[in-house]
Amino acid sequence: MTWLDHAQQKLARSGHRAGGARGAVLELLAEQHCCLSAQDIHARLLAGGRAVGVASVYRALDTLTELRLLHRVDVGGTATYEAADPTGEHHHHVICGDCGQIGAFEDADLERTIDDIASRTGYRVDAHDLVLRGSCPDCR
Amino acid sequence: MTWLDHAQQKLARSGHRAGGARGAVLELLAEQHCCLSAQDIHARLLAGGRAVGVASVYRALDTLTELRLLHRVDVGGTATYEAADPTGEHHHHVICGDCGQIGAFEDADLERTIDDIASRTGYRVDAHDLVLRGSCPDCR
DNA sequence: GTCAGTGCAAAGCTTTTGCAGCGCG
DNA sequence: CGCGCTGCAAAAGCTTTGCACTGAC
Repeated sequence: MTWLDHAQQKLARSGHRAGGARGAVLELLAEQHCCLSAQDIHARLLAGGRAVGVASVYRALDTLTELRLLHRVDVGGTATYEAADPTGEHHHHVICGDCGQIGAFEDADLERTIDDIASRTGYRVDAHDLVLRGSCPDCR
Repeated sequence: MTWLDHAQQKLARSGHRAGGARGAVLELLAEQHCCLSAQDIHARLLAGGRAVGVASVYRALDTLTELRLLHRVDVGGTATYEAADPTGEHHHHVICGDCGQIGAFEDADLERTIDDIASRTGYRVDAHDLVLRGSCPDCR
C-alpha cells in the first residue's frame, strides 16, 4: 500500500471529504523525496496546471500534519513539509547555508539516544527534529 | 569574564561601534536563561524604558549571530535567540505544544553521536539544533 | 440537502529595507 | 568629521481568516 492510499484512507476515516486541492497537495508530496515549503507546493501545483489557492495549500498541510500524515520541518524561518512514514521510520536534515541544498540522513543510534533523553525530560515527547547546518560538498 | 564583556570585545575587534540599541539587546540577552524572539526582546526593552526600534533589534540580532555570539533557534515558525557560550558548550530545547513553555537539556552522549553523524554527511557541519516537541508536565 | 472543501481577497505577523539624522571613535 | 548605528515608516514575505460558492457524500 502506498503512502498516498494510506493518507486518503486515514482522511476518509477521520470524516474528511475528498477535495481537489488537498488531493493535489497529497499527490505532489507523495512523489517528493524531500521536504517542500507551502510556497513551493503552491508554485509547483500552479506550474502543473492545478489552479489551487494558497489558502487551500496551507489548510491541507495543517489538516495532514494534525493527522500525522506529514512531518513539519522548520528550516531557517520557513516551515516545510514531507510525507511521514506510517511505520514511524524517519530521517533528519542537513542544510547548506550557502546554496540552500538540503540533504537527509538517518541513524538508529541517534534515535536511541534521543528517545533516551526524551524520557528524562519530564515532558511527554511525541516528535523531534534535528537539523545540521553547514556547507555542502559543492559550496565548500 | 562575563559573556557581556566577551561580546563587547568581539564587536569592537570586528570594527563595530558601541551603540545604544545593540547594547540594550546585549544586556537583555546576557541576563536571560532561555531563548527570546525578536519581538519578545523588543517588547521587553520598551517595557524597560529603552525606546529602541524594532529594526535595530533585528539588525543587532543579525550582527551578533553572524559573529557567533548568539545562537539562533527556530521554534515553530519564529526565530529565537540566546547567548552562545564562547567555549562551545550548548544545550537543546524541548517545547510544549500546548502552552509554549520551553525547557532545556544537554547530553554529552548526544553531542558525540551528532558529531559522528556530521562527519559522515560530506558537509562541513558547523552547527546543529535538536528540538523535542510534546507536552510539558503541567499540560500533560 | 448538508456541510466540508475551495478560491479569492483582505488582514495579521514577522522580518527587511530605505532614509535622514545622530554620535562613537 | 566619516561612517556605523539608530528610529521611523514603508515594504516585503509568509501565514491565517472571512466569506460566498461549489461539490462530495
